[in-house]
Amino acid sequence: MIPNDYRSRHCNAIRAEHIGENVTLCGWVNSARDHGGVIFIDLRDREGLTQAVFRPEENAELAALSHDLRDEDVLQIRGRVERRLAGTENAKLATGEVEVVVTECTVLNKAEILPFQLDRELSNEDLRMKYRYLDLRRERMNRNIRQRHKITNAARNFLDASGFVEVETPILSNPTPEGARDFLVPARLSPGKFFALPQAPQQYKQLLMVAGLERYFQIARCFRDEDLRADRQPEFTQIDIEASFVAQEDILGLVEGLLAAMFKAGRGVDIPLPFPRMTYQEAMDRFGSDKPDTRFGLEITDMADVFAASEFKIFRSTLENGGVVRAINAKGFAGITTGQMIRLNELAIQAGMKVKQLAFIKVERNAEGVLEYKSPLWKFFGEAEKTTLLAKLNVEENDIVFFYAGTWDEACNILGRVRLEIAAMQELTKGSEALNFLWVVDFPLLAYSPEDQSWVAVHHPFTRPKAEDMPLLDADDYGKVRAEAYDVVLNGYELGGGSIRIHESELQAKMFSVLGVTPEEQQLKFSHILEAFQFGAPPHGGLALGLDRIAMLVAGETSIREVIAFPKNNKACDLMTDSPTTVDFKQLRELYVQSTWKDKKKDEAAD
RNA sequence: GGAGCGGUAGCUCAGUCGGUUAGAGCGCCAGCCUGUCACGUUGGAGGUCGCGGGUUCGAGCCCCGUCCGCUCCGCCA
Repeated sequence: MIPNDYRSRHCNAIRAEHIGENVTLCGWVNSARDHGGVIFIDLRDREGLTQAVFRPEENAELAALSHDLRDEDVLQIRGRVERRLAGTENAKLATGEVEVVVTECTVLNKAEILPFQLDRELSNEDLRMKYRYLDLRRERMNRNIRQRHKITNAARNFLDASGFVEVETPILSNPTPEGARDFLVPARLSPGKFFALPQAPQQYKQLLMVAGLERYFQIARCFRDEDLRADRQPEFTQIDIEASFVAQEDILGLVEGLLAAMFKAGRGVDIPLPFPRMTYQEAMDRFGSDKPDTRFGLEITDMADVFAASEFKIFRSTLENGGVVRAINAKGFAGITTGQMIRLNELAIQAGMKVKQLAFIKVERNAEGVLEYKSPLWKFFGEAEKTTLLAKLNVEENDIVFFYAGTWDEACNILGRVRLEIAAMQELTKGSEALNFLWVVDFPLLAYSPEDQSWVAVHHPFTRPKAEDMPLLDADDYGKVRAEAYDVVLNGYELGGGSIRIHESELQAKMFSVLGVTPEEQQLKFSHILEAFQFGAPPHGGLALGLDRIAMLVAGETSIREVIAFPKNNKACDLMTDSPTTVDFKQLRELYVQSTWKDKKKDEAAD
């Protein structure tokens, strides 16, 4: 801290070496302990606490005045640093060896009683958000926000040192053809037209590569008008990166170094490099998710070889018809409660399970000390397949095995979800400090959308197909084409993703065609990028990291709201400023905008 | 759009089977207290049990509706 006329030191800087020094401190009354005679005030500023003591025998007038000090009053005190009386030191405080004997005290501002106590956790989210500035005054929030700064700063420094140039791209830009819903901004000077807030600076950063910048980054605010979650806000921050003359390997290495720097700065830990890698196919097969949480096992096991010739018709016929039979062994979870079982089945049904309950085998020892296999399907299995399945799944006493038979997609989705729920029920990650980073690579380029009756980009339309899969693309075998795309995952959270891009105009046009974008539409919406690619676009690729999620995981929080100063609630509202809000008709008229929204209740009342 | 959980004092929560005047801790107010640090101590104030309707002799508790918050699904290239 730089001393000024307000203060000479901050409240956490007073130590035994300052005994005898006259200091001036500013801050808030953290607590006041009035003993009738002597009065103690813990004065708090951003950095910490110092005990200030008012003694009647030193200054009766001042001591009398100090009786009226209340929590969160803002003070400036002057005084003499003294060693605390023997036996009254406070080991819990960094400044606990000393105290400031106050000789002068100015109340810079009195505080009303706060709507909540800052030194206690509160669960009332409305109240926290309404008084967010007080919520942020709490130690935990203050720490989170400052930790976020450290992380961001580390990222900037790392990228700068790696030769990356920070460039700001427009906030007022065009709607995104595919992807999330856009926030729209009416363009007054172009009546009837609209800007959109960027979902990501994707096209701009590619054009910066065409511009020859070679290495770009941006701490970029992005906007998506979709429903919120604990890890999703309508406006969020990405560390957006793009580089020219690079292959996937270069980006992966760069991002590993970047994340290591961020976690070092934020949490002081050294992340082991390089991160493990897994193909999309393997992630789906083993974990039923493209962002697997590898902090626990509960892996999905393929049972095709066990049941290929089974007498149990349902399993055999599923396999014969090209489906899969897969299982999860939940070790030691045979004691699952009825409620938990119901919950799992509801979840599986929601995830697309066609039957009413998951098939299972529960292994428990009965009163006679004999192992029992409680299961609705045990009796259908042959002796040989019983033996192989128990061995394959390493089934032991107190285990419960869940089965699913169906399509590969269903099995991944359902068992992936069941896996996470069982882990939650068993509290497998409780108290864990593990940071399981993981690259998921070789994503599919395209996925068929039955809803749209067309192929859609799994990542985005600018993603490069793998060179060795180009023949598949040319043969219109779209579902099998893999992309030069990659995601970085931490403990089951997608931290970011990216790809090597298409830099050839023809290939980009072909990609648009596959996605059902007509040549006319391509000219209308993408002529700038198709044209740019004709003027010497270098090979390039990049990635974007979700800064909010990273800050959340560094801070050990479970919601990105805890690391965003002024977040939105579930309904995308800010309860502090009461935003969004209605606007005057006049303001709308200037923009040639009219709302068609009608209040249902008011309508009914009018009828 | 759907599902789940929650809403009781300023805050955090308890409230049994539907039954007397709805409780506790913290905070707040007042008194006492010269070494505390979650100070102590004595006393006090503070309630539209989210809102509306219903069942009942009687509802914080049961039913219906609705609002708000959180979590999840859908959605999020």
